[in-house]
Amino acid sequence: MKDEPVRQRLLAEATRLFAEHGFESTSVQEIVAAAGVTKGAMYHYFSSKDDLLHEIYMRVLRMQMDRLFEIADGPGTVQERLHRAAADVVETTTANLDDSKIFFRSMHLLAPETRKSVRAERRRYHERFRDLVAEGQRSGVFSDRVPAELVVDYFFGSVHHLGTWYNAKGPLTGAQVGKHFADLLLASLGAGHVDE
Amino acid sequence: MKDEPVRQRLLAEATRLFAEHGFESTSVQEIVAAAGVTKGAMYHYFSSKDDLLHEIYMRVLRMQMDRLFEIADGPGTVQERLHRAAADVVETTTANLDDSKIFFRSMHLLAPETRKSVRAERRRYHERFRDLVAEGQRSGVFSDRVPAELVVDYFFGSVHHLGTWYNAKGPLTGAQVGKHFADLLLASLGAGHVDE
Amino acid sequence: MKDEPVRQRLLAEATRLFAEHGFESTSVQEIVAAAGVTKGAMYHYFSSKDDLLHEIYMRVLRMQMDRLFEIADGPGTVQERLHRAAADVVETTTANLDDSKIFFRSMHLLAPETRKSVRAERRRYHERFRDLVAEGQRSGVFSDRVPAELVVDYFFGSVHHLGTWYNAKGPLTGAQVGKHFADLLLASLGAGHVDE
Amino acid sequence: MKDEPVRQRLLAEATRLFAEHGFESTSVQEIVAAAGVTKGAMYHYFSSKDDLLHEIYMRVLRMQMDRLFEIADGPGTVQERLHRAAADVVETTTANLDDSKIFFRSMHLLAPETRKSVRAERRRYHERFRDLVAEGQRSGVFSDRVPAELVVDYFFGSVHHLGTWYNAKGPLTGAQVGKHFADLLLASLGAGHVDE
DNA sequence: AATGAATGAGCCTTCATTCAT
DNA sequence: AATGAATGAAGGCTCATTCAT
Repeated sequence: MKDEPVRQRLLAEATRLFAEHGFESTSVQEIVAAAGVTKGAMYHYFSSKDDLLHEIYMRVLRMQMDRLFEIADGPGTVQERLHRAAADVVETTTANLDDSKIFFRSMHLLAPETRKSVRAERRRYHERFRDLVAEGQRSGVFSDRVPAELVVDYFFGSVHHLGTWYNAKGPLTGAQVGKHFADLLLASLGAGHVDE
Repeated sequence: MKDEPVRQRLLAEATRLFAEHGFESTSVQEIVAAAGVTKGAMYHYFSSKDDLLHEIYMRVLRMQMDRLFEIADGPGTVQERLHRAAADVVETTTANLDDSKIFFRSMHLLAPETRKSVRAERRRYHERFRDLVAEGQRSGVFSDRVPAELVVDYFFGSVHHLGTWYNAKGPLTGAQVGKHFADLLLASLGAGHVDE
Repeated sequence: MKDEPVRQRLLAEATRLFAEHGFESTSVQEIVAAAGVTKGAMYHYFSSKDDLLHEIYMRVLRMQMDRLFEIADGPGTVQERLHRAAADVVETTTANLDDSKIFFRSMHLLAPETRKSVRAERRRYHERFRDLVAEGQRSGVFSDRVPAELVVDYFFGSVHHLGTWYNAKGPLTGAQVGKHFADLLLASLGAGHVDE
Repeated sequence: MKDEPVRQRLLAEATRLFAEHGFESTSVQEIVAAAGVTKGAMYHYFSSKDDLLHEIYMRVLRMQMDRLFEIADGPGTVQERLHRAAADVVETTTANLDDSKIFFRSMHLLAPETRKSVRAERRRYHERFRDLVAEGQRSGVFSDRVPAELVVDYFFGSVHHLGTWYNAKGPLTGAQVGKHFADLLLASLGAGHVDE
């Protein structure tokens, strides 16, 4: 770890500490101590403590967007693509649980402008997912009894809360939880079982 | 509002402010100013800022427990009771959205001991709900493809995240969202439509 | 103890607590709790926390003055009277160790005026004792190599510090320490042994 | 004074103020104002207000120990060494009267652990001094009518109370008081006059 | 004689940030 | 690229005291 560039180390330690104690309960001093550098070094790479948080958000957003668009625009029936996207976001979330904990716990701490841009990005993500649901509803393979919009809020609530209970050392792998959650989603849309 | 006893006013204002800016970003000074008293008054009724948070948690827990047990132990088929309990927790949550925002965002700020007791209480709640699902699975009216435990985590993730998107001034009432969420839950368990 | 009048109980508990934790580290709340009453009661009998301290000083001064004058003006040779006065102040001090601890540790906390009056009273005490020494020096039974003034400061330093080491449960009674101290004083003045 | 390093200036001003008003009546604000820096600077060098007090104690202990051991283990008859040690501690005390005032007035404010270590060090000091007295008693040059232990408590009481009456601007120098006190001590032990 | 809610000033401490080096 | 001394604002909390009852 001592070989990693300082910037990466700072980001990694900040992520770990923010997830563990929360952004506000983590002091810059603790972060630089964990990374084995001094404050000056941190302020050389990041303009502020908020900037650190901002970078973490950007990293998460970028990755999630990339994966969703690749799957949603990829091959397969709409059932297959929705199942795959749902399972994937769950697995990715369990693999980066610290990011997830921070994401939904610290939104209110972002600078207003940053928060706005994060929300906009998040909105795009949400809409792409919703479009997948709507596509299936239009084509009749999904029930449209519940609005697509609400279905997505329903599903992502479940995903976002993985951080509060999922444990990598528990009985289920992230992939298993992903499959189950995707099954539940598809079932709630009245779709037959999808084999992935 | 000036008529309410000081203690209630403090609790109400603290709840509002914690939900809006987060616990750590809300100063005691802001709370007492909003309640129209001085710091000394607050420390007369509460032993610390943490105590204020603790009281909010207790209030939420008490109410949710009461409602769930009343419904779960009440009359009706298991489908009806699960649907009713699910819809009710959603409606209650939308009606006390500030409490909900605080609950899942500030757990890590509670004193270790308090956190433990909150978790234990929360666990009892979770288990009662899970037993309802398991009851239906055993009697064959619910699919048991997904473990009851996981179904409950899945559903409550959705409930807990209402705070991030639900808006009382939006197009849907809390009762409507409750019905939709309960429908989705029952559908994902393969249960036929339940009329409530 | 519950029978003692409230005023006495407050004074007794305050003395004990001031001696144990210091005046400034003892809160009015602690005192009234120890005495089993509420703040209002304390402010009924004493005008302030300072007043409590002031009363303790007055009580000590009164007692010490009475005893010294009675002995110094009493019968016996000057050696006998000095020995008796010295042994007595030591014994009295060990018997009221809390008072002594407070006396020399909290002088700087008295209101300027009170401090002045305590100092004046203390001065009278000191002078009566010094006169006893000087009387012996003039009559030749005591060495006058060291000024009487300094001898008294020397001796009372020893007395005042009993509070830092004397322990009622230790091997020596207050009377024994008193005899030893008086012996040392007389010896340092070159006086032969005095049997008391 | 502006040239002295900040740390030294803080320690010097704290010593002066603690001696004058007492530890608890001196605010950190007063200390930093007197030293011409801000609070942050103080907390850069000291971990707390208590730490400041602790440092003062350590400084005093170190100096007194060094001096006593040098004299006690040095050349000369036991009378000469005891007289020299006694006179020296008096002179050192008058030269650092603020330290002395703080020492015996604030012991009860030290953290329990610190207090314990200060007491232990103080005990070592006391014992070295007592051994000097005992040495003279064994060899017959000092009277053993009063236990060595008690003689030391007697003498150090006098020393410790210099802070309550000695005034550098008064008629006697510290060295003069030292000689008188040493004379009184030796005389009370029945030793003939020692010329130093 | 005694209560207890409420005040208001002050205290110790933390912390993100800056800046000369 | 990095240090570490220093700042200044703010924060949570304590406490002696008052006052209506």
